[in-house]
Amino acid sequence: MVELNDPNLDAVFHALSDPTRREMLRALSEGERTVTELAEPFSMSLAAASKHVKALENAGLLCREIRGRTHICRLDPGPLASAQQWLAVYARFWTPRLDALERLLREEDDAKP
Amino acid sequence: MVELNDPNLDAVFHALSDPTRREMLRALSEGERTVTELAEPFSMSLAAASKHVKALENAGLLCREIRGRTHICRLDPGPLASAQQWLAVYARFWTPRLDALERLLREEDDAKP
DNA sequence: CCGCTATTCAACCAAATGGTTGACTCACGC
DNA sequence: GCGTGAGTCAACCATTTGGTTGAATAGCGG
Repeated sequence: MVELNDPNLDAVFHALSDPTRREMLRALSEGERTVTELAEPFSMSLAAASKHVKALENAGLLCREIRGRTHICRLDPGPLASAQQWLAVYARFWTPRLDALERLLREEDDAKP
Repeated sequence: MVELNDPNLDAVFHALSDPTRREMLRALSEGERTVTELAEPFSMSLAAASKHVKALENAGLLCREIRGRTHICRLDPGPLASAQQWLAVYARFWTPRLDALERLLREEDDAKP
């Protein structure tokens, strides 16, 4: 079970609260990206984009492999799953049909110790 | 379909990034609360707590009914559903079993125009 | 070795955040 | 009408955030 006060949720949700970082995640969902590639769509300095990448990394949403002088970033979905699980608790409020999700996640937890 | 660049996602995820506000949401998930009641668990001034309540309200997560001198707050799950939908796009990365969620949400959209 | 490329680091800045306190508004009950 | 309770507002403060620029580190290709 995800610890609902997980201090990491702070970092994850904060990371997600910025449209630049959300767009970076979207790019990463299509595959590996270097820092420069992640920065490219935005009209900001590379240094600024690099800070966003670091924010994503601190939240555990991104891991990087340093190969030579380029940093290859890939999505780490784990923390997104935590966020999803946190939200799942409230899913019953907008539609009872999503109770299914909660059950699904619970099964998941029961399955692997 | 939820607009994935919804500027509201900024406010929603930002609201969720604070443990005080998450705890307030948890309290609200049990039923209506006044501002004072929401503030009670925290060792901060009422004014500070009131700001957190306003942050939740700005994110659309909470709506209040002013009855006399007390403000009665209740959870508005709509924006949580938007957040959930945003996350759902990434669900396939942590487990294919959750593809079900995406389909579920899509059905939802197709159902009501 | 040299120059270019990828990236971070450090210093700086303006604006936003999260907290405080004190004054204010307004409703309730005696 | 008066005191008290619920809540907001305004001013203030320290810290964080998100951006800048310029210098530093370090790998690649000639």
